[in-house]
Amino acid sequence: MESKIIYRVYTVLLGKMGPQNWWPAETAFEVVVGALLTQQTKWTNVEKAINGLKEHCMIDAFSLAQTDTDQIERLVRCCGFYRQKSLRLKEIAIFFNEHGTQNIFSLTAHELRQTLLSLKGIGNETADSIVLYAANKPKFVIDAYTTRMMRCIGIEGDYMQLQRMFESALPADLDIYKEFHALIVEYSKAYCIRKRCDECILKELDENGC
DNA sequence: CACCAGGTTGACC
DNA sequence: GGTCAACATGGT
Repeated sequence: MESKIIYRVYTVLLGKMGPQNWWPAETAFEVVVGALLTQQTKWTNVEKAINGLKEHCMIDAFSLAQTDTDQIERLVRCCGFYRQKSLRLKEIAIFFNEHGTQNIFSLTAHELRQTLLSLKGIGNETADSIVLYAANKPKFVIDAYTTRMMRCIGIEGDYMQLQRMFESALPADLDIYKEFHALIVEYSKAYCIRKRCDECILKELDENGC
């Protein structure tokens, strides 16, 4: 059963890296913005964009919803795909503004996920990141690092299959979901050179007697 | 200079 | 129902 291995990976990574305390943000909507901007982009670029948005007081749904897209473009340019992202960011802001950020975040995890998925620019990973880190509801986030690391230890599947495996393997605990996803990302960035996990995570597991 | 980054979408088999 | 180019800047 893969459950035992998955939980083992969590304890090993936590032991090695310590708590990561994700997601850095002052408000829930800032997590939404960050989740969209970080797609296929390094977080350092996202930080610059978010700082710029903050300086222009555009980090809340109400303000962002009424900002011209070409002004948003200038601020999110450093994140790449800036024409798409500025357009999508504004549409998302309009949606949050119309329906009320509080109302949206008080939906159940499943309802929120489905609602987010109906918006352009929000797919599985971005939706789950928002559910977990902005709405604080337990939904496990799968990303490219997770898929890669699991493949390296013989656990394969598409997004929804992997998510089910993780959610079955772990207690439905907010902090564990948050930490584990963060640990996989940070560990992969630090040790898995050029998309290769087989020489890192397997070694960690081996050294820990797994 | 080639390659990659905390993906998503729409077009085309 | 799966595959794949397009989207674009910034860092190694």
